[in-house]
Amino acid sequence: MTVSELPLKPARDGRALQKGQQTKAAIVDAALGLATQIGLEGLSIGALAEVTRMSKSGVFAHFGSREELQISVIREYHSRFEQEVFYPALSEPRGLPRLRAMFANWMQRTSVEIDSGCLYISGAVEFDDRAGLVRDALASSVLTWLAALRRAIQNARELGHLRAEVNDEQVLFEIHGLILALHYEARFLKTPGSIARAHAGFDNILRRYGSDATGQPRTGRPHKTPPLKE
Amino acid sequence: MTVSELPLKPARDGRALQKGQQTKAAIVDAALGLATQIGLEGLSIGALAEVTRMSKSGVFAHFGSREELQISVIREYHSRFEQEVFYPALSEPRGLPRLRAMFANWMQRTSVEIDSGCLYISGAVEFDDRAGLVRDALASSVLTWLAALRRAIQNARELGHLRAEVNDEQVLFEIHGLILALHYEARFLKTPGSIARAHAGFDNILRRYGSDATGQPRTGRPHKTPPLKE
DNA sequence: TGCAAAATAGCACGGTCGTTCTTTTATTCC
DNA sequence: GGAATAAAAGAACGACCGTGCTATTTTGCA
Repeated sequence: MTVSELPLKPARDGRALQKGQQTKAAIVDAALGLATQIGLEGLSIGALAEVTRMSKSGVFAHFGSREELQISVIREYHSRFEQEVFYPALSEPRGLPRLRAMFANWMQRTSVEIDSGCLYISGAVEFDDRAGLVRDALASSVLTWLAALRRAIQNARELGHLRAEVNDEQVLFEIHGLILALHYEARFLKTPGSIARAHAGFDNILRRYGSDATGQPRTGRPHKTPPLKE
Repeated sequence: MTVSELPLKPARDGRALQKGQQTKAAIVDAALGLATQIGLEGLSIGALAEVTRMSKSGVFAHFGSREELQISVIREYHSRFEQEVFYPALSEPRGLPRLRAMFANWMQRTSVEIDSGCLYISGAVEFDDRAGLVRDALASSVLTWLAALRRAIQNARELGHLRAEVNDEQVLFEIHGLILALHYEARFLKTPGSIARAHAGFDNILRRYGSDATGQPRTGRPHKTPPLKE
């Protein structure tokens, strides 16, 4: 019943269907573009049909309900987020380097989303007091990412890159706050210098929780996280 | 033309109008309740009429447009925010005590808004890429508050309660992040312990930027900000 | 108490929404 | 190529939206 069970090869009678999945992917792609800008609630099938140059019913038939469309968009966003933020960081060694990479990638994506919008933030506001499958999909995606980040913090602590008495949840909370403040101040208030401030905030966290005074336990890097463009 | 210019005494011909303003205030009050829950965009005149047990046109006539209704709601929210968060802090001495009070009051209000919702946060997401009077009213309200907080930080620094080399904007950014993370994690994700984590984050900021090691320059208080219930 | 003006109600409009049903077109496999 | 099936279009639905217009009621002052 859900979108995820795509019979890639055989339909009920052994037929291979491809055109459908192809245009469906195109619809989801366009829907993701709309949803990040105007929100999941603002995403309408009519507007989506116009963008994809299809009929409303043609778009609708791929999902069966608006709710399923929204969930599909969330799944697509989640997949891209993983691809862009999480997986590349896995090539860094466990501990602080990987934690640094995860934050750097997250910052990089959030910086782009100053213009395009972030579904995890807008979705949280839209569905924070509304129960249902959309909210569940959204919360589960966010929690997955936060759990990954929490594991990275924990690893860094256990490897001695962060002080032993560090509270993983507290570090996670403060890092999350930096990203949220960046999004709020840069996207809504258009405060200049927000990106640098989020970076500085992360450095401050490492300085405070790091196992030496500079927060750079083994390498002698300058205290600006280097691999980021900004 | 705007709502703020209420002729308290005389109308054009010397008449004193009261009933209108009275019910208008009741409408705005109900609208604020709706808007904090479902957002300014979700606020509809029909639903508002139902709640106030009036006709749609009866409600509408008080504002002349939906936009003016939304702006009135923002003004009311701003007024209550000031009354609850800002003004009481002015009775504290300038510098760190006042800054502490401002954050404590802000935390107190945000803690309540875990259930009711925060217009400054939901509004920012809804209007972050939409121009217009509503966005302007929202941004100006938020900027007013952030400016007040910035002045408090500056005062604390100039009075020697914070280190001389402290960057006011950076402190403001990090405090803002704590509030945003609290709202996100407690209201959307329902993460337990978020309130304590925001408090701890503030203590950490004071410890880092404070003029002595404990971040409590003159008094010997325990490092949990005391006047808050939680 | 009566009269003017303000406050509210009633009704209708054009529009968009998500969804359903039916029909047409496009695709896939024999 | 033709038959079977998937994909897309078309049209209509009930519901809600903001807003304008015209009555009706309520209010406030003489």
